[in-house]
Amino acid sequence: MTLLDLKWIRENEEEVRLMLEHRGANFPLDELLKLDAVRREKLTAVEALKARRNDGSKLVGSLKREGKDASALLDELRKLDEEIGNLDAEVSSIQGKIDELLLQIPNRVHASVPVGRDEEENVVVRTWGDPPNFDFEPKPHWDLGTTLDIMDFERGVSLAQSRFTVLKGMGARMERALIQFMLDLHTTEHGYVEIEPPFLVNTATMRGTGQLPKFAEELYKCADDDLWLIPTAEVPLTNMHAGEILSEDRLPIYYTAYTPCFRREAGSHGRDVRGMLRQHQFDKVELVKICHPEKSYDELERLTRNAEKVLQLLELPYRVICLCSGDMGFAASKTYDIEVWLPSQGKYREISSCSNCEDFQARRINTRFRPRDGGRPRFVHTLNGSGIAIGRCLIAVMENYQRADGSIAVPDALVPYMGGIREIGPLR
RNA sequence: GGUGGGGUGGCCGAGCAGGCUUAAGGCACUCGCCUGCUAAGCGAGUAGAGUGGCAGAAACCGCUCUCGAGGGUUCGAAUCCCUCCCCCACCGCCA
Repeated sequence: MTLLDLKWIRENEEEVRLMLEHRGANFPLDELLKLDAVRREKLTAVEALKARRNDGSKLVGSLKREGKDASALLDELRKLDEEIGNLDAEVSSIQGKIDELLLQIPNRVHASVPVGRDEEENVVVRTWGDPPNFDFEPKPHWDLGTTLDIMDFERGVSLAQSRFTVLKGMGARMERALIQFMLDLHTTEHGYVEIEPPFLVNTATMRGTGQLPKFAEELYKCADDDLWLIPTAEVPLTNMHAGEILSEDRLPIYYTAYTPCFRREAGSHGRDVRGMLRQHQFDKVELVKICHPEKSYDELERLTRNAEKVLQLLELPYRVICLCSGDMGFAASKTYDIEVWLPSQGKYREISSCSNCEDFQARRINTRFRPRDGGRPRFVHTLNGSGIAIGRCLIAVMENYQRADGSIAVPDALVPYMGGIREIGPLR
């Protein structure tokens, strides 16, 4: 990992302080700055000694070649070596502490983000469609799914745990149809390249997008291998060009992928326990962009619209909100959440989250581009968004398209993907 | 899992009995010269990161580090030793 961001922090101390305050984050900035000062002081000292050693070593070489005695010089160099060893150890110990701290500092907040403490202060940006009017009491998806025998919550639990669900028959079919529908839309209409990434990634990859080290308790880890189950396809997609210097002509890069996502939901005990709104395993189609730093906020608007398009084509009412500074994720500089209408709850629930991470992840994974006019490589900006969460979309379709008799109409856009089936009724 | 061969700059590829290598040479690219145009030819240049010189930025100059990763030996490591990762070939196992 590069430490360029440290230089920026050093030079923009007050901005960092303000950001931490707006996020409500607890971070020992003074300690970091002090460590940085000490590190640079020691580094300068040890580098001067190394320069002397290098000169001396060369001299030894030429003395020996001429057959002269070099023992006095060798004694001196041996002493130098010891000093260097000690100082080096100090520097790397300080460096280790700095690296640890740097991994825990959240991303900067974009100027357009509302300052606020928690989700109460998020701002509604726009609303699309109208919640349907039912002349009967709309049922929650778990009732619909159980009655139609397309969702089996009990067997999900018996096979695995709570927060696992078995989809069956037309339920499984619609899950698959939604995946196909969304991938087709994003690849053919929106210009994304379809990727099928690994569903397990190593620690370095997990660290690159910011899941580690702070959020290890949210992840499933393999006991015998350095592998973690991905909590979102954002992780493998954003890491695709880790360590690379791309030519500017390759930007922007758009990737989309369908993957299952695995989350321990460690901090969510008791929330959304019924139904399949909050699962340990869920399907998602993800959108990722890797782009030029000056274009990233335009790209964020477009990416959000790309996700919204899914709901528009499915004719599901939704709204877009802009998260306030205190409610944003660790890696994001700006985030729009898309919330879909759920009739059984009478409210909007998150179905997509679209973020611009600016260069936060790019620094961690070291993805840069070489500017067209030459010059030093610069960090790219990375963006990600759900395009969209499949399980929650299935729920939204079921609840919004339910009829009085408990059957479910298939949205027109989905009919071709359902083999022409227009409604899901009770199994005969 | 076993055996053997590898991992060097944007790419190819030498170096691997430790010190005249500040990583040879080639390709590609950039600039200049030459030239009706193009090609060829000639000349020069072309990695990244950290840090210092400046109050700061750019430019420039210096130093340190980087030859898959991390340790070790040594005054000195691309070169020797150890561990790990990855690639290739064959064998075993396997959807």
